[in-house]
Amino acid sequence: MVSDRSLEVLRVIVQDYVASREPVGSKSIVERHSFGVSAATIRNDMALLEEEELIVAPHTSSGRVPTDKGYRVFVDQLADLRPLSGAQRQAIETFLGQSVDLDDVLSRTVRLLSQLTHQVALVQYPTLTRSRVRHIEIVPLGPRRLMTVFITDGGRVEQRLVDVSGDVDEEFLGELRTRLNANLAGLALLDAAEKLTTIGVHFAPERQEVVAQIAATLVEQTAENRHDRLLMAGAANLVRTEEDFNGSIFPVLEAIEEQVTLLKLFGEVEGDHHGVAVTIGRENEVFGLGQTSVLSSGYTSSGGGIARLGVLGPTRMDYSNNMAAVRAVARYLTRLLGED
Amino acid sequence: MVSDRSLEVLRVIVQDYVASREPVGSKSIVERHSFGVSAATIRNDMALLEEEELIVAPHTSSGRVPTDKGYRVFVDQLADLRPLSGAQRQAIETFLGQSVDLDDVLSRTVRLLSQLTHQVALVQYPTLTRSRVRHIEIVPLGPRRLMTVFITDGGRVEQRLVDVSGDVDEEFLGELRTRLNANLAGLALLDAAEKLTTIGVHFAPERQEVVAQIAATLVEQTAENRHDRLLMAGAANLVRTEEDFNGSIFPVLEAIEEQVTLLKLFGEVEGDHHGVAVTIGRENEVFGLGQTSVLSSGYTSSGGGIARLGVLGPTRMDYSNNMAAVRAVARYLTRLLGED
DNA sequence: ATTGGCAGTCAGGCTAATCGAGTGCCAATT
DNA sequence: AATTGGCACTCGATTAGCCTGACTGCCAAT
Repeated sequence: MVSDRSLEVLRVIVQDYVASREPVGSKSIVERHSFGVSAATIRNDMALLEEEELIVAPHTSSGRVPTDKGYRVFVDQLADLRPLSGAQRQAIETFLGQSVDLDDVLSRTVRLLSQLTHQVALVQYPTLTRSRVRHIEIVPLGPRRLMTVFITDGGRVEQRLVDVSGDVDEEFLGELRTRLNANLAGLALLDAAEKLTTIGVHFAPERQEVVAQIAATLVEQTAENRHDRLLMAGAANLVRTEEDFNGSIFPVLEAIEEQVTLLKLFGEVEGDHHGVAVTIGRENEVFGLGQTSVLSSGYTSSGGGIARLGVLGPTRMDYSNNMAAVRAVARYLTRLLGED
Repeated sequence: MVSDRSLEVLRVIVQDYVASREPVGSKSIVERHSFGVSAATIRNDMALLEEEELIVAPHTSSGRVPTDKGYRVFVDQLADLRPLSGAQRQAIETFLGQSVDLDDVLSRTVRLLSQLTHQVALVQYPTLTRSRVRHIEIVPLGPRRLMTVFITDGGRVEQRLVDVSGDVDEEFLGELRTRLNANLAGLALLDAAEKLTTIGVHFAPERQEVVAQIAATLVEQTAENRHDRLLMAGAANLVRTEEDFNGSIFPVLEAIEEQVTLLKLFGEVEGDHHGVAVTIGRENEVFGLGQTSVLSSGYTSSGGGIARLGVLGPTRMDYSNNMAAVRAVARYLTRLLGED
């Protein structure tokens, strides 16, 4: 059985190892912490922890380092989520407060998060699910090429190129534009999509095909929730912690440049939408990130959009501080985007 | 004086060093290339090149590597811009051809360029200078918070949050929206900005302040040319070439995450807008990129937008291939965006 | 101008020796 | 049963010394 003191030993092993990157031995533990017992006793505890596979000795005769499982126990049972320092809170407010639009907010958020944690930060764009159609614009770019622009009442803007099979003149476009806006403005996205399928009936037969093509694009845009985009910042931090990755950070950098990977990662997180979810080491193996941990939390925006943000770094990271930062930023962002 | 053969020697030194990352010695030169002279002769030539500071010996008794100046001469006089392989051309067409909007085009472009060159790729968003106003939308987000959306005939979309000092009702917004579009649609951005300063006269005195605030935001948006944004891809390639950076790539990664730095870098490039500009090593010192080379070329889009794209990597890179790739992609992109 | 020969230099790699942090185990103690 | 001090042992990391091999620079000969 793992005693209380053993767990305390695990805690200090995690803390010291995170701080120093050196395997920690029984002697240094009794030196740096007041357990009131001798090194030999600590050794016995460590033997227990090793049996439980919470720590491991990299070499026959050297200190111990936490295993993935050890970090897991630390995160679940031992990490104290101390609130951020005043300076940090201050930084969040002043840095995010001056944003001018959604892109700006998210771009500031991701940079902020990376600075607070000294890790790679990720912010996912929120979904549009509950938004309504505000305005639809159609812009001719060429004889048979248009751009459709889709504005929601949440202030989100979607644009899309569309090549059509027939010529379009300005008069026709004007009518289409008017009709689209008259029929769709104010509708929820799902309803708008449905209505779009019948928009063709108002036009002459020879226009049907073109109208159908445009309508199809707009339908795509209502479905397009931008859930497939995210921002990243702080890749340089990976280099700083390069030694924590067995050899090369190349596969890690490659994996995180592939947005699809990260989106899947965010997508598979389960449990509490708020609150900070943590996946550790091999738990991320399938994403090619078997040596990294990911901390993430959900946030919401006024349009009903939900998404995640978080940080990614070596399993050897300061979980307490980083979890607190992720939580604080997610909360602040929710507050900022909910103001309406 | 630097003879013709000496220059040839410089060329093979650059080529061999780029290929092998080993300082190249006189013996290996005569082995691998048919100069028809002996190693001792090559040594004499190398002594000349060293005197001109085109090459340097890292250690007293070892082969030579090119200096920044050596690369410069290579790029200016010796690099043969062989056209891309068929497969590469094919890749450009198929990969960029399926883009759906500007964001998509540029995001594909930057990834493509990074794959073609195995370096970090950069693509700057084009300016709007010659565009005209297509449509202006104003979306209420809260009692005193609006979003302005600005659509140009080039299909560009600009959005901006604005907090106003007085309440706005939907009726007023409707009028403002109508008036803005009636007055501004079709105008060049500069003219629109001018007209915006007088838009207030149509409204009741108590509305003046709010209208002025909105107008000011729109004026900003006309000036906002998005010239301050760029995309990056292929950071993982920096790690691959880490050994080419004296020690750590950390400062490099830091510098390139700071978009402002890169934009300045692009901004200072002079000379031919088309054609490939190259800055080498210490020429980039002021940007914290003293150990990297940057290849870039301008491209244009139908709206009259101009911008640059390029790649960044260690001075030890395959200039011939990369310059060809940058040129080809810039040309293709110009063609793609010019289609209107 | 070119060449072959030769002495000199020095980085990198290899081996051996040493050091020391840390462990596991055991008998003694509380 | 838990804790402790002692002790032999292990093994990674560091250091020093040696050797090798790839080059160069120079010089005299062609």
